[in-house]
Amino acid sequence: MSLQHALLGVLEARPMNGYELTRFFEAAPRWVWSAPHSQIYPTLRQMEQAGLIEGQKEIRGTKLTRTVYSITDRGLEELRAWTGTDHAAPPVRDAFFLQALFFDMIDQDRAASVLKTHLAEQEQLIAEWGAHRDALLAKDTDLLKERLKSRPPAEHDRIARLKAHVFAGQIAVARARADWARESLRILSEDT
Amino acid sequence: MSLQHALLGVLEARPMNGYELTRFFEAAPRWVWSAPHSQIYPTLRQMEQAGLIEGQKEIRGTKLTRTVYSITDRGLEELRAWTGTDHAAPPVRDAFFLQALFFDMIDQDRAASVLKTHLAEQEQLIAEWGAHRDALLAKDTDLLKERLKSRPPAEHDRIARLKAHVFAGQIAVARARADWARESLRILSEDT
DNA sequence: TACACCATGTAAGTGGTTACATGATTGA
DNA sequence: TCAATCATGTAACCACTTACATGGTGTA
Repeated sequence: MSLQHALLGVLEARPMNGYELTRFFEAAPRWVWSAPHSQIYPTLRQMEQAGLIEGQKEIRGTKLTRTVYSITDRGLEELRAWTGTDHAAPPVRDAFFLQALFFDMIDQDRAASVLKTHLAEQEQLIAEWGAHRDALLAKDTDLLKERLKSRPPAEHDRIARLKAHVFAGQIAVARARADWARESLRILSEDT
Repeated sequence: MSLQHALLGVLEARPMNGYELTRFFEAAPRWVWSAPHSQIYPTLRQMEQAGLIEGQKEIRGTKLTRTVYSITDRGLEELRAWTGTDHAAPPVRDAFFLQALFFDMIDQDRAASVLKTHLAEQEQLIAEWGAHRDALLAKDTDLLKERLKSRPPAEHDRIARLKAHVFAGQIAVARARADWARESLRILSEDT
């Protein structure tokens, strides 16, 4: 159900069509949820049926149509309710740590290469999320600016800080993984 | 495909039937992968067809049959190949951080309650993984003892340390999340 | 003899992946 | 006029969830 809430969360900032939302969710990282357009379009139609969002058909040029969706009051309510509810932790299922569990069965070189790739990926994420976090703190992202338009100016700082803080959380997790990978590389080579 | 490799990884220690494997994977946390029995039994049959494992039918009492699976050479090879391969990082999809992104839209009390629940869950995980890690270091888990029987004694320490280290990784991630949740609680109350 | 545990299944449904498919518009 | 981008879809497949279903065995 989370894709629906992720979509609601973006549409809360401003109305968008499927294509814009797709750019958001397909650009994989730099955010907290990802999804391909093949999942987004049907979900949007479902959500409209459920009354969470409202679609407005528009025409660009002479034939190309697009449907711009905006969040409804019911959608806002649903987003708030979901955000304020405790959800059971998802089952543990981490392919990378699973892989690492069997490092004793393979060459050190191979294991080291897997670790280095993971390390690079995590550092990439840290950099991207870091940039996004800074942009949020400076209130310098398209979406945040839109969002703040409908909030009292006195709250702008607080909102920006809260949003930025979420990315600090993702960064903290990625850093823990990166540090662990670095330590693992040390342990592997020590044993030689 | 990871469930298959998780199963191979357990069967590498010793042959087991579906029920035993289920106890392993359904007891949710305390390990790195989880799956219900409804997924495990069909997967085992698939893996047998693929030649990764071999089933041996046994009879307990007069009628109750069980199939004990053991890993084959092909299975071992597959596990080693998978373990030594770089796999693309899974798409970012973290429901908890998604929820946190919208904390500015709800009451501080509600947000704090969600954070506290998450904190408790993470601390639970840290405790369980910590216990498992200690047991591994002491070479005092059923599975590890079985596993070590087929390895040269000179390697026992190294293997135990590597396995334990994986749980240290999971703990590090959980701790990062717990610390972040604690910090978030501080930030929320500061703003009051 | 009743209860906890052993043992294994099926089936419907959901969320996500991957691939295929089509066509319009804009700007260099 | 060509390429990049805009815009939206369908369909097959896979992993996982949830619920339903059945019956045997050991022991208190």
